[in-house]
Amino acid sequence: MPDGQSQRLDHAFYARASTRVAPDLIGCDLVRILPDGTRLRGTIVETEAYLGVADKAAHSFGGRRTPRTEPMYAKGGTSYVYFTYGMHYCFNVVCGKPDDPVAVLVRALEPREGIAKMIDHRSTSRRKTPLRDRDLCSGPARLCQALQITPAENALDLISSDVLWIEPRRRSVNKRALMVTPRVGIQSAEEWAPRPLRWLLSTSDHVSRPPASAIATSNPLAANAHA
DNA sequence: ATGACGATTTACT
DNA sequence: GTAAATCGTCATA
Repeated sequence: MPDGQSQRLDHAFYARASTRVAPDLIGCDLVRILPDGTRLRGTIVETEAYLGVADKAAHSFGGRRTPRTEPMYAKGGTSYVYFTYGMHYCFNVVCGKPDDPVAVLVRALEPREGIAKMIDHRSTSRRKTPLRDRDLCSGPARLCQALQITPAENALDLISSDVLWIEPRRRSVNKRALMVTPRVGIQSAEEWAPRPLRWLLSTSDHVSRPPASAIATSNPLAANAHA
């Protein structure tokens, strides 16, 4: 361990159903150590559960086992980083037992530490408007870019890695603020598309897509906007 | 070998 | 709201 003081989630935490792990990850801190030693930290505010061979939205649907999906068949607590849309990476935590290819996609963080570095990683030459904190990690590919999570971080053991791990909640999560919705971007998954497998902290303005109800409760004017 | 398709983000109308 | 960017993966042949 790079830091004797820091606790981290252990194998028992990850070795459960992804539907249990996903909500329990809300409020936990994802920690990333850069090659230069800089520590980046963000609190998880949005996750999605993928249920494995039966789940039409999962990469492991039907038991697909290829070089890409191989990490999903490892033990709980293994990272699974995949490349998509020709330009983005997304970060998952493998759950359950070995050979049960279930995982949780981490979709958004609230930045806590190393924000200057995150801004640097997320900046591009042709960006017009300045980046706000809420633009840094509010999406699965955004947070990978901000934390520099790449294929080099694929198939890592988050229980023993010196560069990537997750720490338990420092504060409890308000149960009423923890919402569940259908998953994002899986329209072709047919009957699996509407299933409530996305968890998010509705009080956070760092999620990828704020729920309508959260908009309504956080902005009293929204309720009258259409009148 | 080939073609269709993304667990997304960004800029623009 | 819509569309472009951009390429590895997977199924089919």
